[in-house]
Amino acid sequence: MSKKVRVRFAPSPTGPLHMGGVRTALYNYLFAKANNGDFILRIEDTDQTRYVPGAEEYISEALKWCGIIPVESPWIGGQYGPYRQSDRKSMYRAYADQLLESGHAYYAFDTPEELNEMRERMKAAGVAAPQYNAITRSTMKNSVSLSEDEVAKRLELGEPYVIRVKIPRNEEIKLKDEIRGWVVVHSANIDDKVLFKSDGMPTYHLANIVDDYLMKITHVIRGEEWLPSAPLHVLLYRFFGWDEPSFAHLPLILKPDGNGKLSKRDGDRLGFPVFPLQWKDPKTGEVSSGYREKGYYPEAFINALAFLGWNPGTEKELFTLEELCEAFTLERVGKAGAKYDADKTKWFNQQYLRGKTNGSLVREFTEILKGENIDDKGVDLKQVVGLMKERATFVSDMLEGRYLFEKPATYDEKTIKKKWKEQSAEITTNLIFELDKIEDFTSDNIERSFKAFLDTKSLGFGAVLPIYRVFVTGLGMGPSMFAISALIGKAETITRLETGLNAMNGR
RNA sequence: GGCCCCUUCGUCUAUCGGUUAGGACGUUAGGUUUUCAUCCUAGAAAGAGGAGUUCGACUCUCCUAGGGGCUACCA
Repeated sequence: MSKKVRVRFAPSPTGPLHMGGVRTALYNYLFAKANNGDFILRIEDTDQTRYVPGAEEYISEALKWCGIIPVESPWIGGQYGPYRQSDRKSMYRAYADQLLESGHAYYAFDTPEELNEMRERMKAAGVAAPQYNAITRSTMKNSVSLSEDEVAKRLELGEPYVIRVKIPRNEEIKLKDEIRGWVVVHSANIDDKVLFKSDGMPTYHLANIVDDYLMKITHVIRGEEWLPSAPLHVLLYRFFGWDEPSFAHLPLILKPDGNGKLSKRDGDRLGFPVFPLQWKDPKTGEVSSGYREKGYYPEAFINALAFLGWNPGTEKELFTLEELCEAFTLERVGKAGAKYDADKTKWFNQQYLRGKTNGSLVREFTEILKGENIDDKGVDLKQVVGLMKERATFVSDMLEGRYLFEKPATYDEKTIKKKWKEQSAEITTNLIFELDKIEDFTSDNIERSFKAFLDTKSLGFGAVLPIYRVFVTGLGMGPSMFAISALIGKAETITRLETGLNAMNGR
């Protein structure tokens, strides 16, 4: 029997988790579920200077909203904890030492200024991408170039140092990516990355390998931006003598317009959120919108995200999280970056909204009314929601029907201009008279009387209904006027028509 | 610049050598509707370019072009 599948999502708390990150988390989660495995959450906060307060909570809440629930995390715990790298700080040094001893790593004492000088020097000499590597390390201050005594002395004096990997000079490094197939990189193109920083923390490169090993991660599923450093990670596994996990590098989510990966700025620029939840930057106070606050359903968001780079190979498009868990395979993840289409996410939301029961829509709508300080005046919300449902993408769109609770404050100018004719006043007066005669003021009865009225007067719909609508709702469009009238009742309907008539008298 | 990855309708994608290249979003037209939305019907819309391999390439290989990522004591 093969090992139990264990995957991790490992964001760093440098700000709100953006939708690309959510998709990575989602694919990890789906892969775990599809393979009876574990999905774990690990916080990668090895860079203390980039720590943003609130980011961890944001990550946790965002995943929760999406239904992407880890079985182990900093908050849940687990047998492979701690799950925050800053809490694991003491564990990494031993591994760096192990590499030092086996000769796969070395001390480096170069100051940032010296590093810069080296890079400038190399550039001046025509090297486009200066590297700290097998060639340049002999010219730098490190335990490869310096004598043993010198190194010992510097260490003794407490001189700041980092520990770097010693990348072999001439070697082909092959790795098999589950999505891309074999990727081959020559070691000459990899530099001697810092593994252990002078502040006593490991870099991502060391920490992620050590943690994945210790946490028994079997599949590393992450964004394509990690592909260039994957060979380095493979080398590290070899140096430690550990079995490497499977790798899968996901294609990126690109900007809808132009090119480049979707970034924080794009959302506000293009009018859609890039974050699952709203985020307020603790430093600048700047607010970035979130899908949740915009009224998207998490199932719509997740469904849309899942289809950005993956498809089931069938024509089915609407998938619940559970269905995604069953259908998901890495084989069906595409290789190319996907431009984000905000319209399609809206469409998904509309689909899910329609699937909701009127009862649950009423609950949501009630909240929105409360937020807008609108009194429903005892109008049957179930009917309201039923009436507005087909024309809404978000529950908040149903606010269009606020005229069901409130008299219109203004009349749609375009409708008045186009439809208010000389005879309109008389027609409307007659209409009021007809409506008043209806005993049982139901939608069907109103419709019947209305049509009979048109017949006897030889009038078309267009001569009567638009004015009827604009006086009652203030708008030039909307659902059935008969249903609307029945909902607000005979008295209110007639009052509004009279008010409209009076308003037109004055002009 | 260097290294790596990628390339089918405007967008997301199906196709795993032989298809009228299919679907969805969007879009256009028509129908339904008092109107708008919904809904229904129909339409426009794609294999970056060039070489090969093959009886046959969207599919395999190479080159070119274009796009993307990486290139920190950041992840």
